[in-house]
Amino acid sequence: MSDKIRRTEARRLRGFRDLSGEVVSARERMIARIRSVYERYGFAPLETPALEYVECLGKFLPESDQPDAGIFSFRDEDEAWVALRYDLTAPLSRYVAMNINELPLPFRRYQVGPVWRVEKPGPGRFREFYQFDFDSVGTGSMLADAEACMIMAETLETLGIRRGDYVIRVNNRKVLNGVLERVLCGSAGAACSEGAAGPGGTAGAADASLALNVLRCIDKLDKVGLPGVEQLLGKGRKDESGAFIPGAGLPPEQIRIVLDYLGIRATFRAALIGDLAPLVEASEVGRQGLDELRQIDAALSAGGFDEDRVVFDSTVVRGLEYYTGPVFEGALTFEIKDEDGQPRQFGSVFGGGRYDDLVKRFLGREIPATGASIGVDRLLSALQYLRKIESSASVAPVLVTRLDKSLTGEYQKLVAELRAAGINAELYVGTQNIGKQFQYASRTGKIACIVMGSDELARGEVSIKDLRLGDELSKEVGEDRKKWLEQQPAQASAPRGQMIEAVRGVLGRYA
RNA sequence: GCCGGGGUAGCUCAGUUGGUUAGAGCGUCUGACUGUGGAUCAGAAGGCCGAGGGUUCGAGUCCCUCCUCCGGUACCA
Repeated sequence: MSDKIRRTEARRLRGFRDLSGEVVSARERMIARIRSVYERYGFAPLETPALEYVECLGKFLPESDQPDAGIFSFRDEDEAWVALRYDLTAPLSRYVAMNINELPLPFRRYQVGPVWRVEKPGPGRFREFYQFDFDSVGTGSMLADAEACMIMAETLETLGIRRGDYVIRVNNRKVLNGVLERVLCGSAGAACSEGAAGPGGTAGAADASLALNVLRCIDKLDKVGLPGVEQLLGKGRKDESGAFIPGAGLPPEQIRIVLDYLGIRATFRAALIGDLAPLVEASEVGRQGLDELRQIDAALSAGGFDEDRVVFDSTVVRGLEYYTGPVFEGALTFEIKDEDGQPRQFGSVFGGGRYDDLVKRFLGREIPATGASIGVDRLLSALQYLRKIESSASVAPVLVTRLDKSLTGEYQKLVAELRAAGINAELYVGTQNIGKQFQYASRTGKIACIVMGSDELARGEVSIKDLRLGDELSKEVGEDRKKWLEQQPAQASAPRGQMIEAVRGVLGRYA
């Protein structure tokens, strides 16, 4: 009955993952490629802690002592609220604020690492996931924003995603604010003067929340379509599950403004700017926003980044919190079929924008900044789908078997020789017989096995088995096992002195 | 967070109106084959039937609560 004692149940937190060696090395290769692009543009690495004081992350609810839901937090031994970072931008702002006097501006850094959010996990959505950011802090120049778009495009292409299979979409929050001004000025009871509305304006809290609400609706265009947005801006909308989502309650003429705005599409960046002008030119921020887009367009064009890579898109919103100017996202445009044959899109894998106010929270003065963040995990699954990242099965392609355990000393010499020649090699340290050792080699993705029994030793040779060839050939063996064993077509002998070349020969077949 | 649908062996699933000891395929392991991966054959292991409570003489099956996975929706830095 001692078996019945309560054992600890092995369980894992929801939304968290265990990653196999294969996935980890694929991710590392991907990160290395991304890093090479960031460094090509002169960004240098930075590392910050996983934990931050909650207020540095900007996550206190108004009037509340409790951290915002949505982040992992706890009180430390001094009763201070501490939380796991939920992105890499807030820690960067904190770092810049702490080191502003020593940092050469513009400060350009990249950072990769896990971030944590308490969200509902779904397919491709986790509570712990990797982001890989680059940012330029301390310049308000649109050159930095244009460059961010270029880097995003170049990164995706470096990862093997073809031009046309992705697109970088750019918008400007100032343009959106220009539109919002018009919408809010017309809203019921809002006394409105020039430039007064929208986030950052002097309008009341009610207007600010309404503005946010409108942005939220716009953000859902992808999902619900134009008619859906219209409903959401107005009375509300019933989705297919029957749930009713209350709307923003705008009157029809205000909704019209938003819909007109969303209807503006143009292939060419310059054309879109021209089409937007009549809608927002009455607004100061709106004009500013368009001017910024003009500068970005100029920089992109001069850099050779045309509309086949970077487009302007007035429907891009990118979250709600802290963006103050240009916003951009990189999306994969091709469709895939999932396991059930349903078409699916990877969608946005890269996102960013300008956040001129983030450092201000610490210093009181404005340090403009812009940057972007790549969703490492989602992009990795896209690359795996495209087979742009090889999941190499084994870190070491060669297994030195131990046919005769009494020869272990000799086997150790063989592996050492292989390693000295720069070939990753594993010595079988298990206890099972040779058949199991081959199985082990096969299952751990080895390419070649070295066999040296007393026969080979006497002849001064080693046998080298090509596992993949053997795998192929074994399909045709049928039931004549004896013959198969005698011939061993996938195996060859080499003088011991020539083992390295022989192994290289086998590995070369699959390089 | 809210609405809906699931959870039975490692995986995919079956399990009668509530009724003896819960099954299959695949996979795993062992052996035939102690110097060779596959195939074949023989055998074995593997289940708190998601968890807890309730109804009942009796629950994998019915009821409640929780956990968890899937779909939708909300939120998303």
